[in-house]
Amino acid sequence: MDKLDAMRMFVRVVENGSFSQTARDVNVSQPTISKQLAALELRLGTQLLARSSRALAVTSAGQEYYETAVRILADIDAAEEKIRDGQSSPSGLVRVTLSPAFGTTLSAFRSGSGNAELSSCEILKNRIIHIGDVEPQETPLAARAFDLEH
Amino acid sequence: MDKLDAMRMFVRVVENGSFSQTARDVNVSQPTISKQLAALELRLGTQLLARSSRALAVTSAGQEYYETAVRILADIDAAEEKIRDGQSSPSGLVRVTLSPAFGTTLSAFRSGSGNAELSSCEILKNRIIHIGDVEPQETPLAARAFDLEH
DNA sequence: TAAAAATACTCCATAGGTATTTTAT
DNA sequence: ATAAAATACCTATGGAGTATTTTTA
Repeated sequence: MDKLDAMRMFVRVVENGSFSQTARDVNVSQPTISKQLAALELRLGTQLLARSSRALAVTSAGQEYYETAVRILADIDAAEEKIRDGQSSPSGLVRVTLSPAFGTTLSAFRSGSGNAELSSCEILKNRIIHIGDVEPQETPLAARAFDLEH
Repeated sequence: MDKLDAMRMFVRVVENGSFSQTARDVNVSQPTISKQLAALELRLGTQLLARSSRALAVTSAGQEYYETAVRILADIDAAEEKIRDGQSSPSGLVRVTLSPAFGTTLSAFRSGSGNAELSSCEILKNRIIHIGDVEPQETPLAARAFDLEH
């Protein structure tokens, strides 16, 4: 099992609230999702999801894992993307992954704590964040975006 | 290829300065290291190591990837360790986070006001759970409810 | 020539698919 | 009756091993 792929699957399952829907999204079969998730839970020794044939619920451990998974995946993606085109200084549109459970619409305004010059930030329904006037910074933007939550 | 395992291998290779030595460390064959690293570089589209039969040199991209890899692996290990030990111990205030996607109806009744303790709580629809005098907690109620079933 | 990385090949474990069953609405 | 998750079973890809070759201090 590829652990990162499993994490990605889990994140989508939580956001969709469905194995079948996720299977369609990712173009794999439903049993694949079933087995990957079961294997992930086995590996962690913890149940992440409470299943029934009609509904899914995220356990407390699952909720916690979901949050760290989102953060870590964003971190990895940012890092590898940077390596791939040998670039730095992200600006403009940044994609983030955000659970609908955390609020579909969120507006945060900030007047630069630290060195970041984040002036305004919106998370829209389509999960695209728009950042105006971002200074080049060391921290991956995706991670930074999540800092705004609290 | 398991991407996380590949990252771990890469980190050890950088630290050892040798494929063979790493192979001995991790108890795998030397060709395994060779192939995993080659696959990782292919995936990233970047050369991470400059090889010769006698010495290894880390490229600048490799150095950068090494640093992020160390950070990310530590992050993941900490997160998963926490989950494994079941340290998602509920404490503090009750905060209900319920995804609309799950479509569960939840109603909670509080006996007191402000930070008062939850005296009773029901989750309606297919499951009725009754909680009397629960400890203050941070865990999402939906998850909690399923936990209580067993 | 000695030690390390790459290559060639072989094998098997496992990830994924299809078909089916179970369960709940 | 419908839709979703689990299970059974099968197949094939690719990951790991052994053996060998190539390369350079």
